Amino acid sequence: MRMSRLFGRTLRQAPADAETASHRLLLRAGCIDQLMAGAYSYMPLGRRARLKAENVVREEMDAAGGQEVLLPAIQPVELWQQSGREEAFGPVLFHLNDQRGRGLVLGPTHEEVITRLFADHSSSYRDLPVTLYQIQTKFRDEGRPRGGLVRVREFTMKDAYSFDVDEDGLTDSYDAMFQAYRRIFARCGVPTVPVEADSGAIGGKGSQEFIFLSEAGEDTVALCSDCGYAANTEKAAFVRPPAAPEDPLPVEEVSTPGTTTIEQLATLLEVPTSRTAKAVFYMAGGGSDPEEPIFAVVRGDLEINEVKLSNELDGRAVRAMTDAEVEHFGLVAGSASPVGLGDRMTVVADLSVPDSPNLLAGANKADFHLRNVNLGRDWQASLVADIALAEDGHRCAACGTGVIRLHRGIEMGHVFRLGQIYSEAFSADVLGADGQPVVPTMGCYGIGVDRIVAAAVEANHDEDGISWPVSVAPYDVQLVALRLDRDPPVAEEAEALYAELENAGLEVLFDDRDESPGVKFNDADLIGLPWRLTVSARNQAQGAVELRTRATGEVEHVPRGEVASRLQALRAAAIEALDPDA
RNA sequence: CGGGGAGUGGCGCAGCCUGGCAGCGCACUUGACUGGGGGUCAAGAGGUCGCCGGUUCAAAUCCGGCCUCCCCGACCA
Repeated sequence: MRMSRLFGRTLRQAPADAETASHRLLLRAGCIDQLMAGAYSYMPLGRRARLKAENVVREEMDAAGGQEVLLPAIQPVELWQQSGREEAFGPVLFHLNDQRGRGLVLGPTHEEVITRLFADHSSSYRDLPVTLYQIQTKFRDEGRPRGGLVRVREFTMKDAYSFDVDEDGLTDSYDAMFQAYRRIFARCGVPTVPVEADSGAIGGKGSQEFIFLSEAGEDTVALCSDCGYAANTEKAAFVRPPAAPEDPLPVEEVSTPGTTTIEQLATLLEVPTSRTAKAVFYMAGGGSDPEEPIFAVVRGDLEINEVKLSNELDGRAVRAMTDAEVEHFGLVAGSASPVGLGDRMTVVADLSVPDSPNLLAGANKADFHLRNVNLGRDWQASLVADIALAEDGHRCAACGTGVIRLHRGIEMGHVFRLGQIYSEAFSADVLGADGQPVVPTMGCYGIGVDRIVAAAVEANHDEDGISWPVSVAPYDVQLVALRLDRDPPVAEEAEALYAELENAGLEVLFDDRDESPGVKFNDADLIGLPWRLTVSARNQAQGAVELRTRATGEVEHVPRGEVASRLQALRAAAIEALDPDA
């Protein structure tokens, strides 16, 4: 490609809206353009990078035995009612009507469609196992798109779905996908760590996320310093800091005027927050059932983890009570107490509570609290469970010795053991070897392709610009000819080299513009192709071409006749360096 | 949805407080010089000042409403 003809211009200054490195650099390099919140156009350079990422995904899916399909983005809403997920997705689901008034949705993911497709075309256990995948556009009306390509409303996703006759089969399919994911992200130059994850609205039993650690991310993961335990904080287990054992003391009312927060309470009465009980009120519901009030209790030094809480409540969605509801249920915010609540509502206590004697709790009347409150003696919990949020510095529950550190990260991929949720909902059973119907066990495996592009930049850039991994670089090499409009021999050589490199199978971006050397070099650094070749009178005098490696800044002078072979060798080595199994 | 910030040529910004010709840098066009790390000079093109309404002789500027975008949080397969 000749740069003089390339659509899209580089920007010296990034738009003020862009904050993360990948967003800024992709805009500056002319790779993407924002149309509205959460919707980006890919310009030629960006589109090539994404296509490269897509092809890496495709190669690994195929190598892992996947078969590619293409599925409709518009889908009948009935399909989503049948699985119960119209409700689960809620406002995130894009709805529309066709001209006959039929309700349609824009697919945010494709479990429903794929399961129906599978059911229509499979009838025997002999058809299994099978893993189908698609790489295509999905739509989610995200409340808050952010971070450039990190969270958008229209995005490209690879989704794979496996169908097996039993759990062992699923394990094999799942492991194959897990290994493929490891290879995909490594090959794309995006370091990831697999973490245990919550399965969320997609359902299922057990899932892992591939997280790229980055401050630009929106997920928080807990990593153990010692044992390798890694989990999303939505899920992360941890050892609660132990409380000193004490015999239960008599309950004692204490005046605490104007005190409504744990911090105020701890300060006023000069006790550590770990000697207090924190009460938080929720409404649990969703679906057609009426919402139910939930009284959650956690030790004052910890926070409620709403995802864990929701899971303990059979996956029902939880939301904070409104002030009106708090009043309606006779609770006193700031001095709420599980004592005296009886069985008026479901009380869920965190594991930290039974092990911590003589806690300071609310008195359920303003300006008063109770000392020496003990679970079991003074109040009862409907459920005692892990509903607390792991925090930096907590001890690891897996090894008992390591310390948990929290990191931000971008969720690059998510692999789920789905089970039979969808195969049952869509009657996707096949006939087993014994002549009896078998309900296939499913797995599903997603990758955000746009996120690969963003993360590849996030992980591979410097102050001058992008430094693309060869696997996703829009082109292999930027051929820079200096003063070619004034220097016919240079122009001639550059043209010849351009043709020669392309013939050798290299992808070349030829900077044939009449620009000053400074402009060309800076643009080359910004666009960030793995290698830069400079043809100039100076190099010509030596019979050589200057070859610079973007990532390292290393420069070598290659004899004119050896340029193509040298680049091919470097390219092969770079590809191999990214292969985790090479 | 809660909190905060911002909308003025393609990008970055000033002007607004105190109403009176819409400006600057970069980018763009033409020409000349120059040119191995965003060069110089000259001449140009390009803007319903987010939208609607109000106040006023006069609104980018003051007042009201709305829209959009960004950030933090909530939500998020």
